[in-house]
Amino acid sequence: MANTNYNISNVGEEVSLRGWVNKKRNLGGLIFIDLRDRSGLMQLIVRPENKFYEISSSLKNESVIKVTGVILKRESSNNNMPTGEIEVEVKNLEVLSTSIDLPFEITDNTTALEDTRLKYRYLDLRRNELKNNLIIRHKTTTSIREYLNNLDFIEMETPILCKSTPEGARDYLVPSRVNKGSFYALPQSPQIFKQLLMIGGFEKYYQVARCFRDEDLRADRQPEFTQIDMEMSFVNQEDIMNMTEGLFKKVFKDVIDYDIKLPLMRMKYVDAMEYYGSDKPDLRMDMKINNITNIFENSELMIFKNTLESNGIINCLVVKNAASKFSRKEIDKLTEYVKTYKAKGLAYLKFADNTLSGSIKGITEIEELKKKLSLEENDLIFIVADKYEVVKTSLGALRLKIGRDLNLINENSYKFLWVTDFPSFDYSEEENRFVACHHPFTAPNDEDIEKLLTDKKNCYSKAYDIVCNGYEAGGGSIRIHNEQVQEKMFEALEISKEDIEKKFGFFVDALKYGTPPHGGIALGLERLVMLLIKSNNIRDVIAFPKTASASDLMSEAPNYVDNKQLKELGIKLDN
RNA sequence: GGUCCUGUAGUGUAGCGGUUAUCACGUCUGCCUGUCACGCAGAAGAUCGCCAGUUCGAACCUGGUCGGGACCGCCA
Repeated sequence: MANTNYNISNVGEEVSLRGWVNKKRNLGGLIFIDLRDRSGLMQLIVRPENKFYEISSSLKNESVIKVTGVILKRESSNNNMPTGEIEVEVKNLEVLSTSIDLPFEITDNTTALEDTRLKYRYLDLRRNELKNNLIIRHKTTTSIREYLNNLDFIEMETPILCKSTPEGARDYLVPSRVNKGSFYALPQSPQIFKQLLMIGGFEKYYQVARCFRDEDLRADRQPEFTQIDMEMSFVNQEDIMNMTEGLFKKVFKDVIDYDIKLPLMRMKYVDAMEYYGSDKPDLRMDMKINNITNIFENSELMIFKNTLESNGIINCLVVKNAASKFSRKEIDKLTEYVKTYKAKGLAYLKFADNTLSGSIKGITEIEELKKKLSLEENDLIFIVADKYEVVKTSLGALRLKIGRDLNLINENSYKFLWVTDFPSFDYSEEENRFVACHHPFTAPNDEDIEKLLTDKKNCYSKAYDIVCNGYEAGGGSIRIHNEQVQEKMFEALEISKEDIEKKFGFFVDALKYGTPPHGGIALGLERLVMLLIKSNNIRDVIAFPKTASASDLMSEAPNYVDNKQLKELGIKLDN
């Protein structure tokens, strides 16, 4: 039985417990030991006359022991712990293993920095914080499995050793020994396989799927991560969104007892960009981006004039009652901040004491501006003039930064929404062509199919992301189930016939054998757990995570391998 | 690929051109019979990430390198 299964009602019972020595307090004549197991702590007491007194006094923290004893009511209870009213008087004690000195203290408020804790991750896992996070993760997957099983989904596994796909993220490659010179790729997602399962007739599939992407990391991005991957046949976009909403509702209820109100809000991609400068807007704050291009149509100000001449736009954020909250120096810092998003500068205006100050206080359009933005005393406005993408993304980022800096974000709320109607294509400056915004199997909106080759910029697709508090919690789409449309899509992406045949030939063939209309969604499990525990560090929800440079400080992976291994694989390093 | 921050006993920190390298926790020793952040007294423990340079003198300044973190690019 676990420590915390006992309480005051069990006084007098003889029990057998095992666990780690969390802390020992030797009062000279009396020894208290906090015994820790997964469930929590139980205080053990050893008196001087006890034959285990000597061995108890020499116990070191984190040794593993097994005791039997009798539950007593404490002489002085501790209301801060669940078992604080009782203790166990030791009758027998066996040391199962000992611990050497620890690299850091295993306490809830540890001071050890993350790199130290990552090196000894197995010790860090003993701390309540990390342990609880991972138990939340378990409860999350359990809740999801219950939900999907009840809806008649079938859990299936798809290969980890796959074929490299040309589109999308960089693949992790695995050399083949049997077929020297050729490589497997680890899956970025089970996308093609789950679609093939629909063609294979399973109708409703899910997988707790490990995925791999060889791209640079972020605070919310690891090279390997887990997706709750789902696919359904004979469904439309509404069906999948409804199914997903039910899933979120159940998970938030089961895991943290939070009630999500359905249905969730929906927003088209173009509106999310227009008003929030992001395809994953954080709606915990109201502030929106305002388009004030018209007001400055005839502006003599060079920055505005030049912007308008090159078809750019002028947008602003209004920060209510904040003019006195930002010094010139702080505004300079914000200017530097927006520059990381390619904005060339940040203009600002302050309305205080009935006068106007700021970098462009000389403008003549004040009255129109005041009227359009309903400006009031002590408001502060930030303006960016540039091309559309730069204006939106920089102001979108600035919006979030100001929200955090001024505490405008309600940390206790969850704001969900669907972002829908993503563009079918993004223009890639690097590759000088249009690439799939989502992935090349995403179905275009019906009215846009005919524009796939002629008007790529205005093609939108049956793709949807579920967004919560500024995180993309999941994304999916209705897939192309018609082989001609699929080929047209590949053509639009300028993938050569030869490449289509080589990379996707088997898939295009499969589409020809009676493909049900289908679609699906994948939820980022780590992002979901991060939301549930209110963390912004993905390493907090992974048992053995990697550092920002994709290495494991504990096992020191990746690492060099023997020449013998390389030779078997037919690989020669060029250094 | 780029920008910024960071590295000092086991852990976390102070020090920012000359110190016996600060403090706390932990560890060790002794004392202590109701603690739960137990208490008290004492002790040990640091090639200041690594290499080079500047300087009479470097933990401190400069350059490089290695490790950690955040962000931009990237992440269909």
